[in-house]
Amino acid sequence: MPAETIQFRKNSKRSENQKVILWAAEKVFAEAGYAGATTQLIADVACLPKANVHYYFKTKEDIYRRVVYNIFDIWMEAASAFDTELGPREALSRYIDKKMDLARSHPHGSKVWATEIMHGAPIIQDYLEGQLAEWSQDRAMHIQRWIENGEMEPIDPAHLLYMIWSTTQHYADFGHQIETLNGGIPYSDEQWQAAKLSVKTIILKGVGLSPI
Amino acid sequence: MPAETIQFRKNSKRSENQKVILWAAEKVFAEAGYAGATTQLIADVACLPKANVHYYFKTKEDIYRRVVYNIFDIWMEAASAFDTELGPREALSRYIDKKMDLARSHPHGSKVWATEIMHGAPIIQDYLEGQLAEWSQDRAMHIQRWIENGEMEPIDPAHLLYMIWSTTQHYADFGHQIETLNGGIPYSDEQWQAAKLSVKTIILKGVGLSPI
DNA sequence: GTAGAACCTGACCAATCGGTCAAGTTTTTT
DNA sequence: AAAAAACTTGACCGATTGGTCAGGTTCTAC
Repeated sequence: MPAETIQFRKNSKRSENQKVILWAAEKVFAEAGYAGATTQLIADVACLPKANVHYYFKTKEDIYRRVVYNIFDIWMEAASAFDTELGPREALSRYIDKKMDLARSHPHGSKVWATEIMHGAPIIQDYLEGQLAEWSQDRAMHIQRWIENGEMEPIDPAHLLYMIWSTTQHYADFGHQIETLNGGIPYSDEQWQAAKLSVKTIILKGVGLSPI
Repeated sequence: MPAETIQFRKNSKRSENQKVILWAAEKVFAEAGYAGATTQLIADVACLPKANVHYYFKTKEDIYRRVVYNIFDIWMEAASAFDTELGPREALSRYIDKKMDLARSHPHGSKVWATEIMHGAPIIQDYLEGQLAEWSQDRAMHIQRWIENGEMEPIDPAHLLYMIWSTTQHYADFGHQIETLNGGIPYSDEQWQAAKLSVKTIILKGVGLSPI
């Protein structure tokens, strides 16, 4: 058997178990909060003995760190969809689309992020002050330029970004409330499409751009 | 000494201690989550021995219930600011104002609410299905009427309400992130005014109403 | 085949938590 | 004044939790 295959198998076992644990942990942290999430419950959801979870991750905090870093990375990658080269309409439209897609595909991660921030960002503070602040300042600068060029209404770019973040993430973080007000039925594909369109329409129109 | 004064004193002691405990609990629940909030910490913040906290409230869950009911009541009372008699511009404008004011004055309550919903509304589910659903349907009906009368752009009323909720509550729930992106400095009165104006401007314009 | 590395896990432990209680003190009532 | 009701609190307890560990099994390398 070639060495690469062996190497692959070895890594596969390790990384696959870690992946399952992190997936389970994201779900448990989202539904129970950091303190409410027990390593036993994470193990149960991952279908592993608790001791095995601690074989791959030294502490509960280590697992939490990985989960938070993971969702931050996903969001920062999505943030690149805000491509200022495309002009305001396309840049904002695509960014909102991407964020809405993430709200649907990663609702647990979104909730973990929300609690992390609400608890004062004990883990992710450095990244807020670094990467996120830089990204925000860069995009705010471009929005300001669009405004000066008369391509958009004059609004404070920061509040536009907050509105995009809050509105899109709301569909994940408050998904339970939305489902309840939807008669207890989860959104269908069509309803998600309608939600995306509604959000884009109101925000784009709100800053003086023609909706899609 | 008149009986009324005595009665007043008796009640005052009881209700004053309860008030301090609930105030402390709201803060601790917001910052640590339900499981992370210890009765000892609530007691410390309230400057009372732990046993005294349990003298006024049987269980931690009882305290939590009271805190959640309290913020729900405050929000439902604010919801009456959405007065459909006033027409779309004034009704939406006043409601957004009121919600922004609450985000500033009750940031802890807003966070407790957010986690309650994210954890599946174990306490408040009945109220979501009852009072909140009724209120939402009533306001959605009026918005629909405004649209049919040509007073507003045709948008799904539910998504408009979600946008108002998410955007306003974001300034409480993600206040830490906003403060970080503001250079670590809490919003001044002027910045809060500017935030209110930005939110109102984008949303009102977004649904085809002339901003304030 | 066999040595060693990696993986697995039941049993266990110290620490912490929600909640109790008995023994007080203070306040109200008569 | 003295009984009764309300309030206060240090000490305590059973239950749960994050984390450990020894003794095992399985996999890899040569």
